[in-house]
Amino acid sequence: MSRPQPLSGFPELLPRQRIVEQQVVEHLGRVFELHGFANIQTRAIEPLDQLLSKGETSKEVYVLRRLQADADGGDAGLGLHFDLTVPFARYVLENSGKLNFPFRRYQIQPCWRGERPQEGRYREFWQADIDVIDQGELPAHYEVEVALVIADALRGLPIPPVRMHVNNRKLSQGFYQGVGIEDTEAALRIIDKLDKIGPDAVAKLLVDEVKASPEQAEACLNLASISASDTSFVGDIRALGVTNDLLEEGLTELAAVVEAANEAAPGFVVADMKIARGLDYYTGTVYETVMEGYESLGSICSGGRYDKLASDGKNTYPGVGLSIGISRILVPLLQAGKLDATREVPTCVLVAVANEDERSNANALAQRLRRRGVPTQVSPSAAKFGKQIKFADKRGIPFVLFANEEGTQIKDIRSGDQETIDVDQWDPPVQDLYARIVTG
RNA sequence: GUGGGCGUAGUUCAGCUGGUAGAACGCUUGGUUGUGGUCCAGGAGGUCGCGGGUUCAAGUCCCGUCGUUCACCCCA
Repeated sequence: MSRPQPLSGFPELLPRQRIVEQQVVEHLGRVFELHGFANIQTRAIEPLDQLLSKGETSKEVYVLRRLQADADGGDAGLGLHFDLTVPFARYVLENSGKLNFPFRRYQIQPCWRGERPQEGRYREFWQADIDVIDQGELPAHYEVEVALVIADALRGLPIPPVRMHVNNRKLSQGFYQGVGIEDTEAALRIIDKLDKIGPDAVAKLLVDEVKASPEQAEACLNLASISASDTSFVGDIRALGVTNDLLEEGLTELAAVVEAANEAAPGFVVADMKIARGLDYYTGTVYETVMEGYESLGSICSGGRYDKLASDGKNTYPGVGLSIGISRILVPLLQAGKLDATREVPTCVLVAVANEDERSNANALAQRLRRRGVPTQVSPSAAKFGKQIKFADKRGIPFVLFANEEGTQIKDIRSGDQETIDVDQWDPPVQDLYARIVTG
């Protein structure tokens, strides 16, 4: 067993798959920047106490320790970040004096969680995260805006259709208060399991764990069953006859998000009262996004509003943001062959070498193409031309350039067409200049 | 962490109730005297995950171990 085995949960891509990932990341960054989000990077590690205070997920934090650290000496208490929101909140507090608010940023980096891997769940994975964070108060319209940025970003990708399910925690918790349930946080976590375990099991959990009466449990399930792609859910919820101030606040906020989103990106957002989110720092709007045909992956893009995540005691910095699970989307699609690249190298032209004495001429030709922006490489050996063409073919390089006393000829190896060209004039068709993503 | 499936060639897999290892694809050489892909003929490549046990004999049965995968948990 001398050949290394892959490490479960740490996916590594082959060159042609990486080309797909690279272009997806570039696309996302471009869209985020079109919407005025600035890019930042944060370090891979955070102090453990920072990570551990933010909910259940933190139990899966990878801890960092120097090999040389003495056995008895306490380690520094560092861990790899498990998302990009918590590091961002820390970054905002640390740099609050140097940032201008409202601050909008995007971040595309790997995250680590020590969970058992599964399809769409990895121990090292990439997230693309956008957030808007303000000082003191965060206007509600940002809850619409971040959703629309994501709509723009995801709809521009060659992936199956996606739909964003939105809820508001005030709405749910206000409703639970209104029916007389005390531990509304716990009720939320239980309702979040509805899709997985079904209504009967949820009702039982509500009765057992938050001491709900069967009637209260049924009211919660009635609420959770409501969903709509327009603001009609408001009427449906009012019809349940529960009154509560927090509920009203949530209704107003959610209605605003759904209405504005429908106007700007019809069909993208649906109000769904069973969305709750496991992370406990969310305080208002919460989002989950599913990809058509890949519902079993769970949410491929989630987030929400957090009013108290970033606070230094004096100032609080409420924010709202969403994270796209790049690995969760891409790795399954790549493995299923639904996404691929047109070639596995950036090279557009391979310059053939007739014999080794001609190599410097071939290098010079290649350099002339490169100067004009055409990715070019020179054949590794002066093998038979058939072999050199095969070299290009196996990598998906579309063109081979031949040179002799009479001039230079370019061959499109897909069609077999070959023509005499001037290397200082010739351009490949735009679609062949760079590798492209193709869907299968 | 708990429970189930699976580890055989580069890859995907076959190998019956135990009898000293097979296919397809890929790779490679030639047919093709410097232009690939098709076709034809040849070739290389495996300590059957690892360790132990049962047996005259183990890829096959048993135990352990490691890896992997699925479900639970949780989430991107």
